[in-house]
Amino acid sequence: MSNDRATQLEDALREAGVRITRQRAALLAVLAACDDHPDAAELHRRAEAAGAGVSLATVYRTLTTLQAQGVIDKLEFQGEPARWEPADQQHHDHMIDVETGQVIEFTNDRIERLQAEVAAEMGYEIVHHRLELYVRRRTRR
Amino acid sequence: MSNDRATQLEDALREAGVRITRQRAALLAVLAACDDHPDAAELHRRAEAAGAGVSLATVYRTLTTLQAQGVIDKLEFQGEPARWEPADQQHHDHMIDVETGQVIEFTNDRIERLQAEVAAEMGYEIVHHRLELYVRRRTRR
DNA sequence: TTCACTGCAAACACTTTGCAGAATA
DNA sequence: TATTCTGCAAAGTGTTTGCAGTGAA
Repeated sequence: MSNDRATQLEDALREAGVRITRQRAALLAVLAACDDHPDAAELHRRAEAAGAGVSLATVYRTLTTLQAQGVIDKLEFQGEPARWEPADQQHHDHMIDVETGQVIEFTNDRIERLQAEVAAEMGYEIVHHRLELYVRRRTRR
Repeated sequence: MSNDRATQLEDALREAGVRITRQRAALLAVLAACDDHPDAAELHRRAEAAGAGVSLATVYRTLTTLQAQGVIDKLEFQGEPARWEPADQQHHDHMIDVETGQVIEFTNDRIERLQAEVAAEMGYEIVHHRLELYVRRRTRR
């Protein structure tokens, strides 16, 4: 029988020359359990809560490493500390509810296409982009 | 004869209860002369170069004040210190050439409209948004 | 048995702030 | 004259790093 998802990921990382230490395994577990977009301090808190014993410096170093391996993506919203999300999903952009701080993911192919067109028209190709809608719940009129 | 643009702006600020000090006048002049997107340190440098004698702390405080007055906008690109631009222009988004760091402004009504639609579909209205295309000059194939 | 990784604490980059004196309106 | 503003230096926040020791492979 084959490995589970987490083990597969660890194997892949090992193959890339990344050592799976106790701390990294703990952080991978914390990240896998996320359905939100935590920052480094929050990930550190969750790892501690799970009894992991990881220093904050290691959290930062691990996040950088995992990003370099394409395992997670870094989100930098306005003035906040950087947040992180698993990278294995399909591309999407973010809406941030300015009242609650909640982050909602969305995609829109037409917007994506238009972005590429705009860039192309000016002689550029897009390396990556960032689209954030800072929104408020609509009030009935 | 009417005041020039700069003086009009100063009057408007004064009316809003903002005192026009030597330092603020100097910074307003530096900002008016900008056709790029400088950060606080760069604005400080330019003010110094103009012989203004302004402390960096005052540059930061002034930028905050001018932003609150709607005179300038704050731009926060990836990992860089915040940059600033005059707010009196029409809305636009930014392309950042990842090779040169150059910032190019652009607008696209269709993208704007689609953003509003996406938000509306999910029951939100947009407070503000941020669209940045990190691009590279197109190589001929 | 290597060599990547870790914790610690110090350093870092950018920005904000408390205070006492200076300057605007 | 009443505040608002300024400079200075110190503090703050989020993040990175040097070093000596630890542990994965």
